[in-house]
Amino acid sequence: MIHHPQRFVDVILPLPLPGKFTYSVPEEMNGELQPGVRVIVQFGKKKFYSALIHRIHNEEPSGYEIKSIETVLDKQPVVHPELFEFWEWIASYYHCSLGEVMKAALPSGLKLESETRVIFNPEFEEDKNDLSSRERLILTFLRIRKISSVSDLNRADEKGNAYSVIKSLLSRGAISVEESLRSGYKPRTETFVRLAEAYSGESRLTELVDDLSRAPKQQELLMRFLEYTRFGNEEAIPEYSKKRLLEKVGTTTATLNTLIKKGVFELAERRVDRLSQYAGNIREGFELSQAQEQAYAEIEQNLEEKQVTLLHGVTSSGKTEIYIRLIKKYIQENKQVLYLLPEIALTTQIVQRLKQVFGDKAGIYHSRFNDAERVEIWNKVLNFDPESDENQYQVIIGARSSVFLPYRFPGLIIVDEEHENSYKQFDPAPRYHARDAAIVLSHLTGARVLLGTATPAIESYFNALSGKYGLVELSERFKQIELPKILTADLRDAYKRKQMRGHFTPLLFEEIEKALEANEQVILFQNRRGFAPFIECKTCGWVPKCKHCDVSLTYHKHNNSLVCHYCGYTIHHPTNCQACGSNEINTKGFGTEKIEDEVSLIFPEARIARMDLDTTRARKSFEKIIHDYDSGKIDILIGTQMVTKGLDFQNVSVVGILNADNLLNYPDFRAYERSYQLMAQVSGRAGRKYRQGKVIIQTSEPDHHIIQQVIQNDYLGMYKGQLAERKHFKYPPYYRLIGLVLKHRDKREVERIANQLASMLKRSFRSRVLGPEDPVINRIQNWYIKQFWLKIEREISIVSAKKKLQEILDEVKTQPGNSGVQINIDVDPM
DNA sequence: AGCACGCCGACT
DNA sequence: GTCGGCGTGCTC
Repeated sequence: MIHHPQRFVDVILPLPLPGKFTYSVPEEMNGELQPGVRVIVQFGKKKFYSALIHRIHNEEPSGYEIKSIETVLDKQPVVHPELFEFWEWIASYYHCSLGEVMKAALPSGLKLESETRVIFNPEFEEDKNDLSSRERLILTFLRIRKISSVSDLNRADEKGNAYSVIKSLLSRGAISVEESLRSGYKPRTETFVRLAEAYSGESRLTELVDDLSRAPKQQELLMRFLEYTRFGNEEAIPEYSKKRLLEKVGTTTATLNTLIKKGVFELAERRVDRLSQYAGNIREGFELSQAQEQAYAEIEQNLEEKQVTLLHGVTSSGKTEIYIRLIKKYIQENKQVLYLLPEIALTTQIVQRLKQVFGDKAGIYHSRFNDAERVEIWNKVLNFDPESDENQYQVIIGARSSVFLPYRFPGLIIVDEEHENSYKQFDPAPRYHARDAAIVLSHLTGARVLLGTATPAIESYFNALSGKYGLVELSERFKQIELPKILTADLRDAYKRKQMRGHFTPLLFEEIEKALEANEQVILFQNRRGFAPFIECKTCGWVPKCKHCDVSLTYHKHNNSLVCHYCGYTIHHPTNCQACGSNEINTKGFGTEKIEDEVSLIFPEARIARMDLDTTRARKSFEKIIHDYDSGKIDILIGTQMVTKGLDFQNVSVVGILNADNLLNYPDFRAYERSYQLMAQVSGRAGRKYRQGKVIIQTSEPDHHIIQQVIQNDYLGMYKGQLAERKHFKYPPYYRLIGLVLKHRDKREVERIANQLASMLKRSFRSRVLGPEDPVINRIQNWYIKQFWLKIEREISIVSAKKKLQEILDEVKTQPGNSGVQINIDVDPM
């Protein structure tokens, strides 16, 4: 084979910069490179980044001095080149750089930006005269610091660029570099205990046990070991985890070590897969109901005919069983399957369920996993080989960012709870929607997409009804569970008649009481955390506000503090009004904490738990609350929208929505759609086998059409009503929406620049421009904010519209005096 | 994004 | 006279 010279590479840098950068290939790397391989390059005077090779070529660029690649990090690509097409789509559709997509796609373990860490090797024996003065200087610096960034070393170096020094120290083994994952990442190992060869026979062991009669600790350890390894039994296992053995027996390492010294036990290091710790028994065999069977058959047919299929199945209709059956089918066809879930639902029962069914074939990809684990998953997905059964993932259960994993043979992507807005990424670009990205990925790879939900997003249902997506309806609940009976409780009326007990109407109160008496469980939903959204001086009306944001501070009773939910700014609850000195300060409105407080007073016998951002911040707390509730240790669960996400409880007879008005009155064109989804989803948590659940919606507008539609389970009615509104007010799905957000530290400046931008935008986009306007919160962390909306007809080329928009933004940004402004583009904002 | 370069104000 | 503020422009 003729060796084509590899002279130049275009690389993607993990930076928000447009375009690619070209580097030259040193002679010794010629032939080693492939697209998708990571290399370390210098960019600018100081910084080193790990970049990704996008293209290899021989076209020498002109007009600038070219730098060359420093190091090659991989032998094999970490990203297969076909994936770049997907990245390019994300970058162009969501208006960001390829580097930003790279940042979102790669687990940080593979990114190692310029935070390249250099580590001192304590075992290195310095040969006095072998090192140059620069090398000695750097090594001394590292000996003290143990670990350091490249930029710190550059600062320590006399020439200000330590790279060559680092390289030579590295080759001598004096230091290691953490980013080259090969050296930094260690597979996890565990120590196992097993019997030494000499003692493997039964008679020898009996003798030993007798010998140990004067060493009861050792004897016990040995006996317990034999018990746990089922010695002599057919299912005997040869070894047992050291850690677990010691834990269970309650003895120290010393006892074990004595037995090892006596030659009874041996230790063995085993590499354990961090990720297969969940692997339980593979549970097979469940039957689909007739309705499920039919839905399954329809889905199969739709998947053959259409790229995307929407499964609209009421809550508790048993969608998971259908997914499992489908996943099995794709596994048999040697394809990979991605099962997308909203982030929060990944910690619920559903994941364990899937893990039980698919065992080691399934991996979970999740932001709470650490880097090493994520890199491991990345590699397992990348190395999936349909011909092999070993050490690889065929099914990925993951949140938003798992659309970026390097699937080679994707067959099916399931987007569960497809209406969930947490599929849309907000803050760092790319501001992508995982559902929409998944659909594009499927077009590029030939995979199919199944969207599933009880309350489809208007856009998705629109696409289904128009024939663009396949549609499968599943309107029957699983087993004998009936849809809950939904009742309203008139808040205005109850307040007028002075019948309220705290925030409970008589109806909700009675239903909770009945449920508790019958030993059934209750869920209370209030979409606000904290005790009270604000406090107010009774005399002068003063309301404490955040120092950095334009919001009132939320009162949290448990630590008597006022907290800003946008920036975290916290102060003590004042004893006096800071404006007039009065000591009468009232709390206003209510959040989950207050409900918890009231419930504990009104139902002192009930065991209660609260589930919101404040109670679930710790690692496993979400799981713990769910587990406690599921196992009946809790009677009443109070929560924010968290309680709506993918939870599946057996004994809930009452669901209370404490205030539906909060939801309905939110100023956003999706407020009604969201209210419907939220109420329908919480309601869906109610219902038990053989007995109908009840939902009580407290509202001051019981006749509100959205509430009526929730009561009648009239998704279609909600859909039609909202669709008409969307058409009339020029919103999706009829129009494309692009949001622009301007931020500046100076209020005047952001206004000035926003006005300037407005006139430029209107020149091109005319009446399609809405704004500038103040967002609901117009200052966050001392950034003043203005926003625009662009409503663009579906028929207009989105590509040229975005190009024009980019031109305008570039012009505004480069105008003198405008450098302090930050402009974010949000395509298809939620 | 970072970082260097460069042009203006208040200091040893 | 210089130190350092941040506004501007460039990075293969």
